[in-house]
Amino acid sequence: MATTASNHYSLLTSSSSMVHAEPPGSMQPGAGYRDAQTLVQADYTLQSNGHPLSHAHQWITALSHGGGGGGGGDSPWSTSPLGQQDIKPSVVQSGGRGDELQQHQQQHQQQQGRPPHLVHHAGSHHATAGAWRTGASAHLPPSMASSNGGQAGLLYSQPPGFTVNGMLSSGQPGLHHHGLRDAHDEQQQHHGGEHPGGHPQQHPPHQQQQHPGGGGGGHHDPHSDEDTPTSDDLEQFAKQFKQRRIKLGFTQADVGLALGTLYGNVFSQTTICRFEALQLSFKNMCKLKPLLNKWLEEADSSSGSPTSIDKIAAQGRKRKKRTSIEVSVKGALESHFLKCPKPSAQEITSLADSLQLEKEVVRVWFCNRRQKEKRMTPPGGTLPGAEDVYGASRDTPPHHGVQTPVQ
DNA sequence: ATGCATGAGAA
DNA sequence: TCTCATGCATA
Repeated sequence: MATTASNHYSLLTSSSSMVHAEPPGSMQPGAGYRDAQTLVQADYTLQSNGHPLSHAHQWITALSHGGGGGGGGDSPWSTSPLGQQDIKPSVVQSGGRGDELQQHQQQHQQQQGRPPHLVHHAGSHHATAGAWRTGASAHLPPSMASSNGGQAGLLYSQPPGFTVNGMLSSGQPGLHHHGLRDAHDEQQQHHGGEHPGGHPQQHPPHQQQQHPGGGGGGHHDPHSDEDTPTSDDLEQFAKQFKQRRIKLGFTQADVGLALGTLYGNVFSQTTICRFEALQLSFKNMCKLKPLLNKWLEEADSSSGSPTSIDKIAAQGRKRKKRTSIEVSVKGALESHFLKCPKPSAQEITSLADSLQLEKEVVRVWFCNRRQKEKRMTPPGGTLPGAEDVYGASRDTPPHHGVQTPVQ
């Protein structure tokens, strides 16, 4: 109830709600774009309250093409009203799909303000301890290795003139959307089954493949560049990355955009944030690391150049308004999740019905929930015991000098 | 920083 | 349909 659950999944492309013209490309970095969003959001907020405002359309249909091509820079998505679906700037997605080495959930739950009741007694699967970061021995699935190398390698070749400041080239990339995204069709072959046990990640009976050497140290060289990094490496890198990034004065969003201009893949602030927080899957971390590493090198080697950041707001996209699920409802969902992480369609339906939510919402909630369970990074910042395993004598200083105040 | 959402790919 | 990678919108 609280959420104006609207069941209009049908995409209505009625693009009549154009509240305002989009700011020209001369908006301020960050702030400007924020404002624009806010305006749009406000609109939705109204209807959220259950006002008879309009009715159905809660999708953002604000497309602005006015001058878009010119000033906007590279707009990743085409803003065609109908028929056209959003095109994502994703470039290399077909790399190592088939071989997922998902490390699995771990026993502790999230951090935030979640009730401490996290016990999944679902005997079917769910290994209790399986955080990749707490893992133990490194086992590198061949496919992954190749994937990594492959992806990184076949990352579009970048024109040799780009610099880190490429991210600032506002106005430059406006010609083509996805910049130099290479249209590689050939996908690498993936072979499934790289797991020690050779089980698919779908519903593994037990997963306990950890990575870094926790107790015994099984690491090798801290190369962490091309080789598959250990989770420990990743953790270190992420930490360092964040530090340097901040020192250099870049925000997570900046980095995301820079990667796009530089290497072809644009990433959002969210992704960078998750990377730094180690909230991605091991595989995903491995994929992003090389990119971020390069950026870091470039960035700090050419520090001093002026940086003009330009952000492009979502220029046109129809996305369902985010449903906010009430706490009480969330609690109910969680309870069910504990009992059954993978409810059947039927169950979802009835659950949705009892909770008065759309089926889709419930389904998605479960999907997201599962994902969350899979990664799990120490919320509070440190996973108690995660690092201690090494020598048990790890005194982590509460703070190092350079702790910046968030961005 | 994180919740809910979308979409491609694999089962 | 689920998983997985990612991101808009939000708290």
